[in-house]
Amino acid sequence: MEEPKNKEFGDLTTNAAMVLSSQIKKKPMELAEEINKEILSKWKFVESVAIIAPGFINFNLKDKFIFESLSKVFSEDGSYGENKSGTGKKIQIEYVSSNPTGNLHIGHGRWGVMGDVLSNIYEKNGYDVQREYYVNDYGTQAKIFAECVKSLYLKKFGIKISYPQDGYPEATVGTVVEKLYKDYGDKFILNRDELITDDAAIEKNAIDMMLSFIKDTLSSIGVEFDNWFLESSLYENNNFETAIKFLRENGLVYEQENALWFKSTSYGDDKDRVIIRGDGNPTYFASDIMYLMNKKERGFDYLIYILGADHHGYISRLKAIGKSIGMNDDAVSIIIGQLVRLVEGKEVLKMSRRKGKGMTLDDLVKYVGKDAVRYFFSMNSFDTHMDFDLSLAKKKSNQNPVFYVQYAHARIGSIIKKLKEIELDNIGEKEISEIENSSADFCTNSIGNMKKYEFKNNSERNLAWVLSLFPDIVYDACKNNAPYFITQYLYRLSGEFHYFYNHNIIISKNRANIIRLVLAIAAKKVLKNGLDILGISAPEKM
RNA sequence: GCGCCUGUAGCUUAAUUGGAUAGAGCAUUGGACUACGAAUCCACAGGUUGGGGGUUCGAAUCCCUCCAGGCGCGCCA
Repeated sequence: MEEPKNKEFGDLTTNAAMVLSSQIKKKPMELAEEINKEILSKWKFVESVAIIAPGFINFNLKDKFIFESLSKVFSEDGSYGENKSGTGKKIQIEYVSSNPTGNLHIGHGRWGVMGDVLSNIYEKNGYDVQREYYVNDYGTQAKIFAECVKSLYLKKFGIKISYPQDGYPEATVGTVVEKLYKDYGDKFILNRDELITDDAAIEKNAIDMMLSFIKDTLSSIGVEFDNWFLESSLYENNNFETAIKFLRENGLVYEQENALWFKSTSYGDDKDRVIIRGDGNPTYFASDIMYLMNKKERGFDYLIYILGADHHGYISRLKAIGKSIGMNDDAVSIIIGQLVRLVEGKEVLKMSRRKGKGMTLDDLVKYVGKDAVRYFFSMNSFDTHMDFDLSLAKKKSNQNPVFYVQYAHARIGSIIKKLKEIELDNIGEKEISEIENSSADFCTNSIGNMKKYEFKNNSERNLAWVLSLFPDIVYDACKNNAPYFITQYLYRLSGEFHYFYNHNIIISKNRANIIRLVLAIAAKKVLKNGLDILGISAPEKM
């Protein structure tokens, strides 16, 4: 059962008769008649049914039913839209996980927002959600970063050593060095004459510093994690040895040309992967295995990885690890988000993180603000290769959809404000305070009093109808891992409200139309709940 | 070469996973404020869903093929 594309076909439609006809071996039209007689005609809230060739069943719901469904908006208030489908299930969502060797770029902003919103959605569906950031603080890249930092750090004291050839951009490293210099002075130089430095401390502090920059950036767009998981922690104690022993005992590895290989092809990967190199060092993939084993031990029912398209080669190997250690296939899902392309008008801007060029996430946030960043990054499916048009973002206000939604919310805020300014015959101070304090009494009583209510026009009815859909949207967004369902819904709701507002007078002279006022207040609540999921502010005035 | 993702109006995109006349926004054009906020609303226009085949009652969606773009295919991380 679903909403028809075309509103003329009714409130709801189903193609069940056509889908089932081949299985039951009856003609779709006959089956549709039977479904109508046996089921629909017995439902109290159905107003009318129409059966249309080749077998669609369309029906309308009673106004009273739609209107009364709004009472849930008030009784549930901030939790309207939630459901309990995921109660008792633990899920972990890992996203961003950018190496702590440079600033976040715009793509990371997309994963950050998408991951955060998706986490919110799972929470609204009753799941116990953990948001995790995996920090690659172990291995070659961290070492190279540390060497870069060391080089610039020593330069501060007039000591010259060479800068690593494939090093990170000096501009990025420089910001870390400035902070280290300021906070620690010459603490990392143990003996200047013999040039003895505390390299371990430099590495650790440099990574920590970079990580704190990353945290600040993410915080600025409201992306917070429950857990920052250090790759290096995988190698503490005897974890590594224990893991390798486990793999050997279970026949998941073999030796060849002095290296240790993981039999990932046996589990669907397209090639086997090296875990321990010829020189005895573990590869990045060894960490992946231990990390997934660690996640499994922590007892999650579901794991979601959100990865950029440049990591899509990971799908089969991560799935392979999961299978090899006995996890269900559907317990590990990997969402691949397509990359963000920066566009300035018609010009495509080339991004190069390694060269330190291009716009960082920080720059973007400063440019367009948190709400716009979150809105833009949550309005598309993971699959769209989105273009972020800077010249559009620069314009900042006029054609920005986030304002459209926020404006709807603010407009209703000003209606409520208006109630106080005018003296009304049918609404007193008691009612106003109930409305203002978000007490449901006024609205639920009003709904209760309207036993036989029929909508005066389609704009009233459509608004109520869309409001009643919100819980389904929250559910579907979860089932489809689709944050943009929420964004799209809010845009639709806002449009419905603006239309409603322009075609109906809520307050005239000294009377308020109670039904319409209730509708507007309900819309405000649902807008607020939806914007909360997106992490976008819901202003009272703009 | 192999693999993953994508191609829809001038631009950015949607289509409830195979349903009905492919919906929106921006831009363009015309209209609506001495009534609750005009950051809004209304109207008009814009399409051979990259091309071509196929599957069936029915295809933007599934299959094949070609074209175009993004990304990936290390004892790098």
